[in-house]
Amino acid sequence: MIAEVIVDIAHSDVDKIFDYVCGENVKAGMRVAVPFGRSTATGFVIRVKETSAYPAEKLRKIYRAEDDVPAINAECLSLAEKISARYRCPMALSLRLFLPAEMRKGQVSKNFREFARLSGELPAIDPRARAQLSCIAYLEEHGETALSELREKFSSAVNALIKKGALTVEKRRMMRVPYKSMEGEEEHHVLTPAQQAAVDTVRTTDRVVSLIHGVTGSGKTEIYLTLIAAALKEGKTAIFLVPEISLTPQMFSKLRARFGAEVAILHSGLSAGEKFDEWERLRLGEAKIAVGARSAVFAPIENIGCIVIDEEHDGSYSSESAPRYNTFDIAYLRAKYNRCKLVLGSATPAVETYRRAERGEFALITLPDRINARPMPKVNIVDMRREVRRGNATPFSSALREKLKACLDGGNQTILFLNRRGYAQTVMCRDCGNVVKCKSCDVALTYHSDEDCLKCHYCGAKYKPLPACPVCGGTHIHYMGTGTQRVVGELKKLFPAARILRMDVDTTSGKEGHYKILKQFADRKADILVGTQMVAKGHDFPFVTLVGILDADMSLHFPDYRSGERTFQLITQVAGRSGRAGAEGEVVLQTYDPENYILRFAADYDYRGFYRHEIGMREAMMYPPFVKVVRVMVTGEDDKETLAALRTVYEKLQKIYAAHEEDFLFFNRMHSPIKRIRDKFRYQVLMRMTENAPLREVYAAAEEKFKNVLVYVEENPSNLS
DNA sequence: AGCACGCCGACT
DNA sequence: GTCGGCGTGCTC
Repeated sequence: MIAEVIVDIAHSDVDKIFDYVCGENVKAGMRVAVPFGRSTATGFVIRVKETSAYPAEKLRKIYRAEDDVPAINAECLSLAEKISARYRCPMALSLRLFLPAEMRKGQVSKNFREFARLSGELPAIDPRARAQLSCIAYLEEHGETALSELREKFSSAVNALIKKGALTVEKRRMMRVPYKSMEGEEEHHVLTPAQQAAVDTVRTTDRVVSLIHGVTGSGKTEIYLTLIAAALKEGKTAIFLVPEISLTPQMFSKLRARFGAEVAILHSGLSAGEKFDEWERLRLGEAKIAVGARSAVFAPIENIGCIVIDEEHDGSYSSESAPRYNTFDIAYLRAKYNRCKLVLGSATPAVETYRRAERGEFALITLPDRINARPMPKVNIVDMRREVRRGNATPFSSALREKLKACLDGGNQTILFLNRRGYAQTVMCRDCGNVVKCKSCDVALTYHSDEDCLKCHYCGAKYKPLPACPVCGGTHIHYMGTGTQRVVGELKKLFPAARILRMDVDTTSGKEGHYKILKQFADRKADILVGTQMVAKGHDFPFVTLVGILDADMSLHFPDYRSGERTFQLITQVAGRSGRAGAEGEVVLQTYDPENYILRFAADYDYRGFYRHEIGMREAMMYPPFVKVVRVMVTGEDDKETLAALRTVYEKLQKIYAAHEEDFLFFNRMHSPIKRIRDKFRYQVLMRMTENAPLREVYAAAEEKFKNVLVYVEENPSNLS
């Protein structure tokens, strides 16, 4: 037999099929070890065939199969081909998506455990061998038992019995099941009429995709779980995708309680072994539901009955490295292949998604009410310009201060949200205006008071704060802008007795970092939680009655067509943290632009109003979803080489542009907004184009290889730095 | 990705 | 004269 093999080397030179002679045991989708040039490579078998067009004398033999069951099923093999074609990446890269990363490099091991049971025929045992007799008696009573447990109880008698053939020992694969202790009580699930109607719509619509637009607390999760349970009941499998940040222990226990061992959790917090075993349980059909962040869309399962993407608008669903796939696109392909439904859910759908639903491409399900019929917390917009005029230089308006005090006095909790970490955003010399920047990036440094250092938020480099300006020697160093650390400092001054927790990338190191902080807060070990957008998602805090949004303007004035959308989403999310169970909640939204329509719609929880306004603006300005923003990035360590590469790529792109000028609304090359990150210079060709523009040709133009320069294409990139 | 082959500069 | 720089090309 001949195996068509893609070697697991991500390089365009070897991105083609190599034929190898193989045995009958080799099947499509298996990983194999093959001789490759003078060395050995791993490869993926794409197809098995009878004959090869390659000269027979040059064909070599596969060394061995690495799997006994194919690692990649037929659907996933064809999906990998589509991904490579769509995103123009080597097959090796798209195939890797379907395996746990740990499986390729750091050897993951299978765990085995030995079990002993009584053999059919018992030989005569010396009546003086009391341990042996009691061991047999134990097995007669308890049946099959782990060998290690028997050895503990009956020590050497066990070996003696094995030697006599009295015991049969069997080695069995043991799966490491993470969060096993979380199997809780299964609650009784009764759907509200609205939830039931949503479930019915998803199941009966002729559309593949349904969008559930449901306000915070409208019970979307219960709808997902019901749909997943229905798929299982039909003997099918399911994929449940959530943003990485939502994979909380609470979420796991909920799933475990409902579905037990049928759930496999694919989470970055798991150990390599656990992740591998969860993946294996899916591949072998032991588990039927794959839960995880975006990479779980590649779960090794067949016969999918339902795919769910929760918090559909979340940015983490787009891959940031090659292949830059979009989770929705992959999920849609899988849904089509499996003829199953794809469900998107969000309280604040992406404008593009909502438009597709509104136009009838997706079924649209709206859940306007919260399950407990509690109103959404009232949002008070506070004009910070007035505060400044009144001489208030602190990050807190007087309204927020009063409400904070009342909240603390009432024994309730507060969340303060601020999208800047560190102490002060920029460090500027007042004598010459010099702003201290990172050596490797074109980025201003942020002062961190707890470590007394300047940090680069792009590469993580740390610097000692200088007593004098390195440019002019001036000593009037000014720390501008407020970060989470400064807010905590100011809070301590205002409320010395309050217990304050800070949550941002600096305090959530380690895999479990942010769960620890969230748990402390949930357990009421603190009164105030100060944090960046991390605090916006995840947990329910029943005792939070006040949420303060300190700098709503920050994300609003981000130079990006999506800044309004993101601000709306952020405010809605953070506001939703207030007033969950007990008392009614309140939100204070501080801004220097109180008339801004985004903030107004957010304060009124008016998604439709926001959407109408936003879509009108996007159409007028010709931004997505009416056009596609495409960026070709050119980066390299040497400025001249990078610039030369940019020119070459630009010239090619220009030819495409010249031939299809009517399909382009914008076409230009420039420095990236951040000129250098991690020692790499960044140039870009920015384009806005219609659906008719030849996107494939753009990808082709960006395919050229340069020695020290990397070129890649991004579609509707989520950040334009 | 590796690794060999191959053609030009500074050394024992 | 040789050792070795890394540009180019190949791997079923």
